[in-house]
Amino acid sequence: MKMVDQIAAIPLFRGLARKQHEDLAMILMEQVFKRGNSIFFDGDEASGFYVVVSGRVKIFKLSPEGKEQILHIFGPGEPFGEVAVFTGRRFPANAEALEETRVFFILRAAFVDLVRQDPSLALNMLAELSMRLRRFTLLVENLSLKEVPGRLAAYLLYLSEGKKGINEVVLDISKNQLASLLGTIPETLSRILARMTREGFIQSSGQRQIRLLDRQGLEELASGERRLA
Amino acid sequence: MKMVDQIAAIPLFRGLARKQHEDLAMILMEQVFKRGNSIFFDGDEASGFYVVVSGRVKIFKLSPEGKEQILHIFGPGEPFGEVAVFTGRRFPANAEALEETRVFFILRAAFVDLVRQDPSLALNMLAELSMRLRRFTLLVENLSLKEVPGRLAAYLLYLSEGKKGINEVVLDISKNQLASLLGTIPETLSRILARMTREGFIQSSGQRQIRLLDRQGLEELASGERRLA
DNA sequence: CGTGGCCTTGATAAAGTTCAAGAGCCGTGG
DNA sequence: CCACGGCTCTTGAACTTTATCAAGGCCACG
Repeated sequence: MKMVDQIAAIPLFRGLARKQHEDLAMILMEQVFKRGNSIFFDGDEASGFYVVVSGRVKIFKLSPEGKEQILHIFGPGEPFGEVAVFTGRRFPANAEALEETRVFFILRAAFVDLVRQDPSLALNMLAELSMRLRRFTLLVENLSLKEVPGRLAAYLLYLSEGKKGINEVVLDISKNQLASLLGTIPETLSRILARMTREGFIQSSGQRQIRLLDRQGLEELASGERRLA
Repeated sequence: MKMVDQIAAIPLFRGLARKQHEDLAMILMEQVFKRGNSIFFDGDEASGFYVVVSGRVKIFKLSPEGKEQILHIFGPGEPFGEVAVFTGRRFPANAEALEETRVFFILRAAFVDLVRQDPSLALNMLAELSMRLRRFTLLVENLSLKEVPGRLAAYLLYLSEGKKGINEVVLDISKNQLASLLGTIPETLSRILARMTREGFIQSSGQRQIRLLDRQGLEELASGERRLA
């Protein structure tokens, strides 16, 4: 695919004039990262930001003892690292490729110029950051107000969203990574999956396939109305 | 003070032309809330957003069992509720006045028009939202990767920031509210303050005065290098 | 066929919450 | 001016949830 078309396909750049897409094509650079490679580190100086073209990227924090908390997982079309464009100049967390990943890198100054020129780009970015804040609100709510079974139930329901009738979900990340996303450790996650299975909420086949046997029950777990025995 | 001057004093509106400040003065409405009054609820339809003129506002989530997690506390000059302007149309959390509070309320459509016209307003808002995301990153890090003593130590150091030489901090909120901000409950906070006192990190006089006796030690607690006995 | 990553399970320990009771403080109204 | 009621804060004991440490199974890949 031609680069301009790839750019036009990115939601952040939707509604821009062809001319602007061409400008972007001039100022951005393409990079490829292999699975497990770091894209940037918490505290690094940021000279620009990224957009995922293909593959997936996790954004995460590390504790001194090495525990990891995943903040986001971004896929194709999603920007990351933009926070450092508008404040602080340093990345507030780490970024690493979860699989072979292609990204566009866009220099700060060039991008800010574009934002200044084009209100719809500004509004797109505002929408993106607002969405991000909304998700963070949920993450904080989960971490602080729900126990691990509730967080897991919420995640399973989230995975099955929009799939009416189909109660089979496929985890899109390893259980280790899922534990880190849910703010716990693999052992705890494993035990809770076992309990949910024992109590008839779910049934799993293979490492990543989970059948939701009791959606309603899961919703009650997620909202805190019910708890595991 | 005249309204236009009050508007000009708000960081979000810095760099705008006088004309724009006058436009804003036309479209915004002033409201007053008493201590403890709700400004909006999680899930409410949002027709606009707010800026604190005087007083303070807490933004928080509630669990079904009634536990509260404070997400932000905003003071004079700070906008809140903007997330609903750019996505989703509903407020993602609750807002309540911590004391007698005056706010400006700005309608969504009018504000979006202004953003469209003025790139520097857009950039100011982008900076604001980015800062907000950065703070959330810290909040998640604290909740997930630090234990309560570490969070408390970090908060005390935060309060004393910029005050070189002065090791006396004054809590700006009640201990109940502080517990909610740190993602715990008053009992736990109370116990940890007692332990910190016993171990010589701090000393308190009155309900809200705390003297930091061992800044270095607190920093080690905050970063996880050290733990309470 | 062996090695390493991922996942599971058990025993133990730590951190935090819940429940209960009581002390201190403040503003209101008698 | 004092007493009452309410709120905040503290402390103790029991309990719950989660993490830690240790070991073993499974599977894919070289």
